[in-house]
Amino acid sequence: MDTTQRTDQQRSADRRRRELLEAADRVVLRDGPQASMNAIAAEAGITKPILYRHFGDKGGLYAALAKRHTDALLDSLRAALDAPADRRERVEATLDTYLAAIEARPQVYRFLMHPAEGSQPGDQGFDVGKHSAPLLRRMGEELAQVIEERLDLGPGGQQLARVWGHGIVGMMHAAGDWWLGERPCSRAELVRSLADLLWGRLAAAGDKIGGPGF
Amino acid sequence: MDTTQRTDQQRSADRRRRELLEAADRVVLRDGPQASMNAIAAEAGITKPILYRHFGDKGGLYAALAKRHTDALLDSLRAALDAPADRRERVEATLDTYLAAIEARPQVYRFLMHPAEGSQPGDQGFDVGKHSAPLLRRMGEELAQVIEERLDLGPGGQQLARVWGHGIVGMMHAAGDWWLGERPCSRAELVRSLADLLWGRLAAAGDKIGGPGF
DNA sequence: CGTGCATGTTACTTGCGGTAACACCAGTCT
DNA sequence: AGACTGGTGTTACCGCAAGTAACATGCACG
Repeated sequence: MDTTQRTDQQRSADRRRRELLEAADRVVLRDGPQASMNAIAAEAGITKPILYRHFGDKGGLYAALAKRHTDALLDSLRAALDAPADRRERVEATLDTYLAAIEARPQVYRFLMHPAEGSQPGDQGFDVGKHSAPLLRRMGEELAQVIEERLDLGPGGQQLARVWGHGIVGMMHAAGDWWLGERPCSRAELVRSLADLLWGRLAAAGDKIGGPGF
Repeated sequence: MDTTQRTDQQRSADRRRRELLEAADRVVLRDGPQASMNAIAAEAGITKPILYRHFGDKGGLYAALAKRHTDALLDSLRAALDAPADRRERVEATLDTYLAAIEARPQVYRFLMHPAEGSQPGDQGFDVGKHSAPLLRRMGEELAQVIEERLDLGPGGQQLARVWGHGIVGMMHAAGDWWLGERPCSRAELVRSLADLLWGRLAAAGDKIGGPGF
Protein backbone atom coordinates (compact mmCIF):
# COMPACT_ATOMS: atom_id res chain seq x y z
CA MET A 1 0.00 0.00 0.00
CA ASP A 2 1.04 3.52 -0.36
CA THR A 3 -0.90 4.90 2.58
CA THR A 4 1.50 3.33 5.06
CA GLN A 5 4.40 4.74 3.16
CA ARG A 6 2.80 8.12 3.09
CA THR A 7 2.21 7.96 6.79
CA ASP A 8 5.85 7.23 7.30
CA GLN A 9 6.91 10.16 5.23
CA GLN A 10 4.42 12.41 6.89
CA ARG A 11 5.63 11.35 10.30
CA SER A 12 9.18 11.99 9.37
CA ALA A 13 8.21 15.39 8.00
CA ASP A 14 6.31 16.23 11.14
CA ARG A 15 9.23 15.23 13.30
CA ARG A 16 11.52 17.36 11.23
CA ARG A 17 9.15 20.24 11.47
CA ARG A 18 9.08 19.94 15.22
CA GLU A 19 12.86 19.85 15.38
CA LEU A 20 13.05 22.95 13.25
CA LEU A 21 10.54 24.73 15.45
CA GLU A 22 12.55 23.86 18.52
CA ALA A 23 15.70 25.17 16.93
CA ALA A 24 13.87 28.34 15.97
CA ASP A 25 12.65 28.61 19.51
CA ARG A 26 16.16 28.41 20.88
CA VAL A 27 17.42 31.07 18.51
CA VAL A 28 14.55 33.41 19.13
CA LEU A 29 14.98 33.04 22.87
CA ARG A 30 18.70 33.67 22.59
CA ASP A 31 18.95 36.37 19.93
CA GLY A 32 15.63 38.02 20.52
CA PRO A 33 12.92 38.36 17.93
CA GLN A 34 15.15 39.85 15.27
CA ALA A 35 16.67 36.42 14.72
CA SER A 36 17.39 35.91 11.04
CA MET A 37 16.30 32.95 8.99
CA ASN A 38 19.95 32.20 8.40
CA ALA A 39 20.63 32.02 12.11
CA ILE A 40 17.67 29.75 12.68
CA ALA A 41 18.71 27.49 9.84
CA ALA A 42 22.25 27.36 11.20
CA GLU A 43 20.99 26.47 14.65
CA ALA A 44 18.98 23.66 13.12
CA GLY A 45 22.09 22.51 11.28
CA ILE A 46 20.67 23.14 7.83
CA THR A 47 20.21 26.00 5.39
CA LYS A 48 17.52 28.49 4.56
CA PRO A 49 15.57 26.91 1.70
CA ILE A 50 14.54 24.04 3.94
CA LEU A 51 12.93 26.40 6.36
CA TYR A 52 11.07 27.95 3.50
CA ARG A 53 9.93 24.57 2.26
CA HIS A 54 8.50 23.79 5.67
CA PHE A 55 6.99 27.11 6.61
CA GLY A 56 6.48 29.00 3.39
CA ASP A 57 7.86 32.29 4.58
CA LYS A 58 9.00 33.95 7.74
CA GLY A 59 5.47 34.74 8.74
CA GLY A 60 4.63 31.06 8.51
CA LEU A 61 7.48 30.12 10.78
CA TYR A 62 6.48 32.82 13.19
CA ALA A 63 2.86 31.71 13.11
CA ALA A 64 3.80 28.12 13.86
CA LEU A 65 6.10 29.21 16.64
CA ALA A 66 3.53 31.54 18.11
CA LYS A 67 0.81 28.94 17.93
CA ARG A 68 2.76 26.56 20.14
CA HIS A 69 3.25 29.10 22.88
CA THR A 70 -0.19 30.55 22.50
CA ASP A 71 -1.83 27.16 22.80
CA ALA A 72 0.19 26.35 25.88
CA LEU A 73 -0.68 29.63 27.54
CA LEU A 74 -4.34 29.31 26.68
CA ASP A 75 -4.40 25.86 28.22
CA SER A 76 -3.15 27.12 31.55
CA LEU A 77 -5.54 30.03 31.43
CA ARG A 78 -8.44 27.69 30.80
CA ALA A 79 -7.39 25.64 33.77
CA ALA A 80 -7.33 28.68 36.02
CA LEU A 81 -10.66 29.79 34.65
CA ASP A 82 -12.21 26.42 35.43
CA ALA A 83 -10.89 26.05 38.98
CA PRO A 84 -13.55 25.38 41.60
CA ALA A 85 -13.80 28.66 43.45
CA ASP A 86 -15.89 31.79 43.46
CA ARG A 87 -15.75 34.38 40.73
CA ARG A 88 -13.31 36.76 42.25
CA GLU A 89 -10.91 33.96 43.07
CA ARG A 90 -11.10 32.67 39.54
CA VAL A 91 -10.43 36.08 38.11
CA GLU A 92 -7.45 36.49 40.38
CA ALA A 93 -6.19 33.01 39.53
CA THR A 94 -6.45 33.73 35.83
CA LEU A 95 -4.68 37.05 36.12
CA ASP A 96 -1.99 35.44 38.22
CA THR A 97 -1.55 32.59 35.79
CA TYR A 98 -1.05 34.98 32.92
CA LEU A 99 1.34 37.18 34.84
CA ALA A 100 3.28 34.21 36.14
CA ALA A 101 3.67 32.98 32.57
CA ILE A 102 5.02 36.25 31.23
CA GLU A 103 7.20 36.61 34.30
CA ALA A 104 8.66 33.14 33.92
CA ARG A 105 9.50 33.44 30.23
CA PRO A 106 9.72 37.09 29.34
CA GLN A 107 11.63 36.31 26.16
CA VAL A 108 8.78 34.24 24.84
CA TYR A 109 6.34 36.87 25.88
CA ARG A 110 8.24 39.67 24.22
CA PHE A 111 8.48 37.61 21.10
CA LEU A 112 4.74 37.07 20.98
CA MET A 113 3.84 40.66 21.78
CA HIS A 114 6.64 42.97 20.75
CA PRO A 115 8.33 41.03 18.00
CA ALA A 116 10.74 43.78 16.95
CA GLU A 117 12.03 44.76 20.36
CA GLY A 118 15.70 45.32 20.99
CA SER A 119 16.53 45.69 17.33
CA GLN A 120 19.74 47.42 16.43
CA PRO A 121 19.90 50.09 13.75
CA GLY A 122 21.00 47.54 11.19
CA ASP A 123 18.35 45.00 11.96
CA GLN A 124 15.13 44.38 10.18
CA GLY A 125 13.56 42.46 13.01
CA PHE A 126 10.94 39.81 12.78
CA ASP A 127 8.53 41.14 10.25
CA VAL A 128 5.56 40.09 12.15
CA GLY A 129 2.88 41.76 10.17
CA LYS A 130 -0.55 40.95 11.40
CA HIS A 131 0.71 38.14 13.58
CA SER A 132 1.16 40.20 16.68
CA ALA A 133 -2.50 40.47 17.53
CA PRO A 134 -3.63 36.82 17.40
CA LEU A 135 -2.64 35.96 20.93
CA LEU A 136 -4.61 38.87 22.33
CA ARG A 137 -7.47 38.21 19.98
CA ARG A 138 -7.68 34.57 20.88
CA MET A 139 -7.51 35.28 24.58
CA GLY A 140 -10.19 37.91 24.19
CA GLU A 141 -12.49 35.61 22.28
CA GLU A 142 -12.03 32.75 24.70
CA LEU A 143 -12.65 34.92 27.69
CA ALA A 144 -15.71 36.37 25.99
CA GLN A 145 -17.05 32.90 25.51
CA VAL A 146 -16.53 31.98 29.13
CA ILE A 147 -18.19 35.17 30.28
CA GLU A 148 -21.11 34.72 27.96
CA GLU A 149 -21.57 31.11 29.01
CA ARG A 150 -21.53 31.67 32.71
CA LEU A 151 -22.79 35.14 33.40
CA ASP A 152 -26.34 36.35 33.15
CA LEU A 153 -25.96 39.73 31.52
CA GLY A 154 -29.50 40.21 30.29
CA PRO A 155 -30.33 41.32 26.73
CA GLY A 156 -27.34 42.14 24.60
CA GLY A 157 -25.27 39.99 26.89
CA GLN A 158 -23.39 38.28 24.13
CA GLN A 159 -22.05 41.49 22.70
CA LEU A 160 -21.29 42.81 26.15
CA ALA A 161 -19.35 39.64 26.88
CA ARG A 162 -17.24 40.08 23.80
CA VAL A 163 -16.45 43.69 24.61
CA TRP A 164 -15.53 42.70 28.11
CA GLY A 165 -13.48 39.74 26.99
CA HIS A 166 -11.29 41.87 24.79
CA GLY A 167 -11.26 44.72 27.25
CA ILE A 168 -10.19 42.61 30.20
CA VAL A 169 -7.53 40.87 28.18
CA GLY A 170 -6.22 44.23 27.06
CA MET A 171 -6.16 45.47 30.62
CA MET A 172 -4.26 42.41 31.71
CA HIS A 173 -1.86 42.71 28.82
CA ALA A 174 -1.04 46.37 29.20
CA ALA A 175 -0.72 46.22 32.95
CA GLY A 176 1.43 43.12 32.67
CA ASP A 177 3.64 44.69 30.05
CA TRP A 178 4.20 47.77 32.15
CA TRP A 179 4.72 45.74 35.29
CA LEU A 180 7.22 43.47 33.59
CA GLY A 181 9.24 46.50 32.57
CA GLU A 182 9.20 48.44 35.83
CA ARG A 183 8.44 45.87 38.49
CA PRO A 184 6.82 48.46 40.71
CA CYS A 185 5.22 45.88 42.98
CA SER A 186 4.79 42.19 43.60
CA ARG A 187 2.73 40.01 41.36
CA ALA A 188 0.18 39.46 44.07
CA GLU A 189 -0.27 43.19 44.56
CA LEU A 190 -0.75 43.68 40.86
CA VAL A 191 -3.32 40.92 40.70
CA ARG A 192 -5.17 42.42 43.61
CA SER A 193 -5.13 45.90 42.14
CA LEU A 194 -6.46 44.72 38.81
CA ALA A 195 -9.16 42.63 40.42
CA ASP A 196 -10.13 45.66 42.47
CA LEU A 197 -10.43 47.67 39.31
CA LEU A 198 -12.62 45.01 37.78
CA TRP A 199 -14.66 44.96 40.96
CA GLY A 200 -15.70 48.55 40.58
CA ARG A 201 -13.42 50.24 43.04
CA LEU A 202 -12.89 52.99 40.49
CA ALA A 203 -16.56 53.89 40.63
CA ALA A 204 -16.74 53.49 44.39
CA ALA A 205 -13.72 55.60 45.28
CA GLY A 206 -14.31 59.00 46.82
CA ASP A 207 -13.12 62.29 45.40
CA LYS A 208 -9.95 63.75 46.76
CA ILE A 209 -10.40 66.92 48.75
CA GLY A 210 -9.95 70.09 46.77
CA GLY A 211 -11.36 69.28 43.36
CA PRO A 212 -13.97 67.46 41.33
CA GLY A 213 -13.37 63.74 41.13
CA PHE A 214 -12.08 61.99 38.07
CA MET B 1 26.25 88.82 15.60
CA ASP B 2 26.28 85.17 15.12
CA THR B 3 23.39 84.33 17.42
CA THR B 4 20.85 85.86 15.05
CA GLN B 5 22.41 83.98 12.21
CA ARG B 6 22.29 80.81 14.18
CA THR B 7 18.68 81.45 14.98
CA ASP B 8 17.97 81.92 11.33
CA GLN B 9 19.64 78.68 10.44
CA GLN B 10 17.93 76.86 13.23
CA ARG B 11 14.59 78.19 12.16
CA SER B 12 15.20 77.15 8.62
CA ALA B 13 16.27 73.71 9.82
CA ASP B 14 13.17 73.39 11.95
CA ARG B 15 10.98 74.39 9.06
CA ARG B 16 12.69 71.86 6.86
CA ARG B 17 12.25 69.23 9.51
CA ARG B 18 8.56 69.94 9.73
CA GLU B 19 8.22 69.72 5.96
CA LEU B 20 9.99 66.41 5.95
CA LEU B 21 7.74 65.11 8.70
CA GLU B 22 4.69 66.14 6.76
CA ALA B 23 5.96 64.39 3.68
CA ALA B 24 6.67 61.30 5.73
CA ASP B 25 3.20 61.52 7.13
CA ARG B 26 1.67 61.59 3.67
CA VAL B 27 3.67 58.58 2.54
CA VAL B 28 2.95 56.56 5.63
CA LEU B 29 -0.73 57.31 5.33
CA ARG B 30 -0.73 56.36 1.67
CA ASP B 31 1.63 53.37 1.52
CA GLY B 32 1.03 52.07 4.98
CA PRO B 33 3.68 51.67 7.63
CA GLN B 34 6.07 49.71 5.42
CA ALA B 35 6.93 52.91 3.58
CA SER B 36 10.60 52.98 2.68
CA MET B 37 12.98 55.77 3.44
CA ASN B 38 13.50 56.17 -0.29
CA ALA B 39 9.80 56.67 -0.83
CA ILE B 40 9.60 59.22 1.94
CA ALA B 41 12.60 61.07 0.60
CA ALA B 42 11.10 61.08 -2.88
CA GLU B 43 7.82 62.44 -1.57
CA ALA B 44 9.74 65.22 0.13
CA GLY B 45 11.55 65.91 -3.15
CA ILE B 46 14.97 65.02 -1.78
CA THR B 47 17.12 61.95 -1.19
CA LYS B 48 17.81 59.61 1.66
CA PRO B 49 20.90 61.01 3.36
CA ILE B 50 19.06 64.18 4.25
CA LEU B 51 16.47 62.22 6.14
CA TYR B 52 19.26 60.51 8.01
CA ARG B 53 20.92 63.82 8.81
CA HIS B 54 17.68 65.10 10.29
CA PHE B 55 16.45 62.04 12.11
CA GLY B 56 19.47 59.84 12.66
CA ASP B 57 17.86 56.61 11.63
CA LYS B 58 14.50 55.23 10.76
CA GLY B 59 13.59 54.85 14.39
CA GLY B 60 14.24 58.54 14.89
CA LEU B 61 11.97 59.50 12.05
CA TYR B 62 9.33 57.18 13.38
CA ALA B 63 9.71 58.57 16.88
CA ALA B 64 9.32 62.13 15.64
CA LEU B 65 6.32 61.16 13.55
CA ALA B 66 4.73 59.25 16.39
CA LYS B 67 5.34 62.07 18.82
CA ARG B 68 3.31 64.47 16.74
CA HIS B 69 0.29 62.24 16.63
CA THR B 70 0.70 61.08 20.20
CA ASP B 71 0.86 64.64 21.46
CA ALA B 72 -2.21 65.59 19.50
CA LEU B 73 -4.17 62.63 20.77
CA LEU B 74 -3.08 63.23 24.34
CA ASP B 75 -4.23 66.81 24.08
CA SER B 76 -7.74 65.80 23.13
CA LEU B 77 -7.79 63.16 25.82
CA ARG B 78 -6.77 65.70 28.42
CA ALA B 79 -9.55 67.96 27.29
CA ALA B 80 -12.11 65.18 27.65
CA LEU B 81 -10.68 64.28 31.02
CA ASP B 82 -11.02 67.86 32.22
CA ALA B 83 -14.56 68.46 31.04
CA PRO B 84 -16.91 69.71 33.73
CA ALA B 85 -19.08 66.67 34.46
CA ASP B 86 -19.28 63.80 36.87
CA ARG B 87 -16.87 60.94 36.90
CA ARG B 88 -18.77 58.50 34.77
CA GLU B 89 -19.43 61.11 32.13
CA ARG B 90 -15.78 62.01 32.02
CA VAL B 91 -14.76 58.42 31.65
CA GLU B 92 -17.23 57.96 28.84
CA ALA B 93 -16.11 61.16 27.18
CA THR B 94 -12.50 60.08 27.34
CA LEU B 95 -13.23 56.65 25.94
CA ASP B 96 -15.31 58.18 23.21
CA THR B 97 -12.62 60.69 22.33
CA TYR B 98 -10.04 57.95 21.96
CA LEU B 99 -12.33 55.75 19.92
CA ALA B 100 -13.42 58.64 17.75
CA ALA B 101 -9.78 59.41 17.03
CA ILE B 102 -8.87 55.91 15.98
CA GLU B 103 -12.07 55.67 14.00
CA ALA B 104 -11.42 58.91 12.18
CA ARG B 105 -7.83 58.14 11.20
CA PRO B 106 -7.35 54.41 11.32
CA GLN B 107 -4.23 54.67 9.18
CA VAL B 108 -2.52 56.82 11.74
CA TYR B 109 -3.70 54.55 14.48
CA ARG B 110 -2.45 51.43 12.78
CA PHE B 111 0.84 53.10 12.18
CA LEU B 112 1.24 53.95 15.82
CA MET B 113 0.13 50.60 17.13
CA HIS B 114 0.71 47.92 14.53
CA PRO B 115 3.51 49.37 12.47
CA ALA B 116 4.11 46.31 10.28
CA GLU B 117 0.53 45.63 9.27
CA GLY B 118 -0.37 44.87 5.70
CA SER B 119 3.14 43.99 4.69
CA GLN B 120 3.60 41.89 1.59
CA PRO B 121 5.87 38.85 1.55
CA GLY B 122 8.69 40.89 0.07
CA ASP B 123 8.42 43.75 2.48
CA GLN B 124 10.52 44.48 5.50
CA GLY B 125 8.08 46.87 7.07
CA PHE B 126 8.74 49.72 9.38
CA ASP B 127 11.22 48.42 11.84
CA VAL B 128 9.61 49.97 14.77
CA GLY B 129 11.57 48.35 17.51
CA LYS B 130 10.62 49.52 20.94
CA HIS B 131 8.70 52.46 19.57
CA SER B 132 5.35 50.77 19.48
CA ALA B 133 4.70 50.95 23.19
CA PRO B 134 5.30 54.63 23.97
CA LEU B 135 1.83 55.81 23.06
CA LEU B 136 0.25 53.31 25.41
CA ARG B 137 2.83 53.99 28.07
CA ARG B 138 2.34 57.72 27.93
CA MET B 139 -1.41 57.41 28.00
CA GLY B 140 -1.14 55.04 30.93
CA GLU B 141 1.13 57.36 32.87
CA GLU B 142 -1.01 60.40 32.23
CA LEU B 143 -4.17 58.65 33.22
CA ALA B 144 -2.46 57.35 36.34
CA GLN B 145 -1.52 60.87 37.26
CA VAL B 146 -5.05 62.12 36.81
CA ILE B 147 -6.44 59.27 38.87
CA GLU B 148 -3.92 59.76 41.60
CA GLU B 149 -4.53 63.50 41.71
CA ARG B 150 -8.26 63.34 41.93
CA LEU B 151 -9.24 60.12 43.60
CA ASP B 152 -8.92 59.28 47.22
CA LEU B 153 -7.67 55.71 47.16
CA GLY B 154 -6.28 55.47 50.64
CA PRO B 155 -2.83 54.10 51.42
CA GLY B 156 -0.96 52.73 48.45
CA GLY B 157 -3.15 54.88 46.28
CA GLN B 158 -0.35 56.07 44.08
CA GLN B 159 0.66 52.61 43.03
CA LEU B 160 -2.94 51.59 42.61
CA ALA B 161 -3.45 54.60 40.37
CA ARG B 162 -0.56 53.60 38.15
CA VAL B 163 -1.79 50.04 37.81
CA TRP B 164 -5.22 51.30 36.96
CA GLY B 165 -3.93 53.88 34.56
CA HIS B 166 -2.09 51.32 32.50
CA GLY B 167 -4.84 48.76 32.90
CA ILE B 168 -7.61 51.06 31.75
CA VAL B 169 -5.58 52.30 28.82
CA GLY B 170 -4.90 48.70 27.84
CA MET B 171 -8.56 47.86 28.07
CA MET B 172 -9.45 50.81 25.90
CA HIS B 173 -6.75 49.97 23.42
CA ALA B 174 -7.55 46.28 23.04
CA ALA B 175 -11.28 46.81 22.88
CA GLY B 176 -10.80 49.62 20.39
CA ASP B 177 -8.49 47.56 18.23
CA TRP B 178 -10.94 44.69 18.13
CA TRP B 179 -13.88 46.99 17.53
CA LEU B 180 -12.10 48.78 14.71
CA GLY B 181 -11.53 45.46 12.98
CA GLU B 182 -14.94 43.91 13.41
CA ARG B 183 -17.27 46.83 13.99
CA PRO B 184 -19.66 44.69 16.01
CA CYS B 185 -21.53 47.64 17.42
CA SER B 186 -21.76 51.40 17.45
CA ARG B 187 -19.17 53.54 19.17
CA ALA B 188 -21.66 54.64 21.79
CA GLU B 189 -22.50 51.06 22.66
CA LEU B 190 -18.85 50.20 23.01
CA VAL B 191 -18.25 53.17 25.25
CA ARG B 192 -21.19 52.21 27.39
CA SER B 193 -20.09 48.60 27.67
CA LEU B 194 -16.59 49.54 28.71
CA ALA B 195 -17.80 52.05 31.23
CA ASP B 196 -20.11 49.40 32.63
CA LEU B 197 -17.16 47.09 33.00
CA LEU B 198 -15.23 49.78 34.81
CA TRP B 199 -18.24 50.41 36.98
CA GLY B 200 -18.20 46.95 38.40
CA ARG B 201 -20.96 45.30 36.43
CA LEU B 202 -18.75 42.25 36.07
CA ALA B 203 -18.75 41.75 39.82
CA ALA B 204 -22.41 42.57 40.15
CA ALA B 205 -23.73 40.27 37.42
CA GLY B 206 -25.57 37.13 38.47
CA ASP B 207 -24.59 33.61 37.56
CA LYS B 208 -26.30 31.96 34.65
CA ILE B 209 -28.58 29.12 35.58
CA GLY B 210 -26.97 25.70 35.45
CA GLY B 211 -23.43 26.27 36.58
CA PRO B 212 -21.07 28.17 38.83
CA GLY B 213 -20.49 31.71 37.74
CA PHE B 214 -17.33 33.00 36.15
C1' DC C 1 38.89 86.33 -1.97
C1' DG C 2 38.97 82.08 0.91
C1' DT C 3 36.87 79.78 5.03
C1' DG C 4 33.25 77.72 7.20
C1' DC C 5 28.91 75.29 7.14
C1' DA C 6 24.54 73.53 6.05
C1' DT C 7 22.37 71.31 2.10
C1' DG C 8 22.24 68.40 -1.45
C1' DT C 9 23.85 64.67 -4.47
C1' DT C 10 25.61 59.89 -6.42
C1' DA C 11 27.36 55.66 -5.53
C1' DC C 12 28.41 52.30 -2.41
C1' DT C 13 28.30 48.51 1.38
C1' DT C 14 25.93 45.30 4.18
C1' DG C 15 22.53 42.31 5.36
C1' DC C 16 18.12 40.52 4.99
C1' DG C 17 14.04 37.68 2.84
C1' DG C 18 13.19 34.79 -0.73
C1' DT C 19 14.09 31.74 -4.94
C1' DA C 20 16.14 28.93 -8.78
C1' DA C 21 18.86 25.34 -10.11
C1' DC C 22 21.21 21.57 -9.20
C1' DA C 23 22.73 17.08 -6.28
C1' DC C 24 21.73 13.10 -3.52
C1' DC C 25 19.29 9.22 -1.84
C1' DA C 26 15.56 6.41 -0.63
C1' DG C 27 12.10 3.32 -2.47
C1' DT C 28 8.89 1.94 -6.85
C1' DC C 29 7.47 0.49 -11.35
C1' DT C 30 8.41 -2.18 -15.70
C1' DA D 1 18.90 -4.21 -13.56
C1' DG D 2 17.63 0.53 -14.91
C1' DA D 3 14.64 4.60 -15.50
C1' DC D 4 11.13 7.29 -12.46
C1' DT D 5 9.59 9.79 -8.42
C1' DG D 6 9.61 12.52 -4.31
C1' DG D 7 11.73 14.20 -0.42
C1' DT D 8 16.03 16.41 1.61
C1' DG D 9 19.80 19.07 1.11
C1' DT D 10 23.05 22.28 -1.13
C1' DT D 11 25.24 26.70 -3.51
C1' DA D 12 24.57 30.71 -5.69
C1' DC D 13 21.91 34.17 -6.86
C1' DC D 14 18.16 38.31 -7.09
C1' DG D 15 15.82 42.28 -5.23
C1' DC D 16 15.39 45.56 -1.98
C1' DA D 17 15.86 48.35 2.06
C1' DA D 18 18.81 50.56 5.76
C1' DG D 19 22.51 53.17 6.37
C1' DT D 20 27.12 55.49 4.93
C1' DA D 21 31.04 57.67 2.59
C1' DA D 22 32.68 61.10 -0.49
C1' DC D 23 32.02 64.51 -3.26
C1' DA D 24 29.45 69.01 -5.03
C1' DT D 25 27.09 73.46 -4.28
C1' DG D 26 25.23 77.88 -2.43
C1' DC D 27 25.72 81.35 0.97
C1' DA D 28 27.23 84.09 4.92
C1' DC D 29 31.24 85.95 7.23
C1' DG D 30 36.37 87.65 8.02
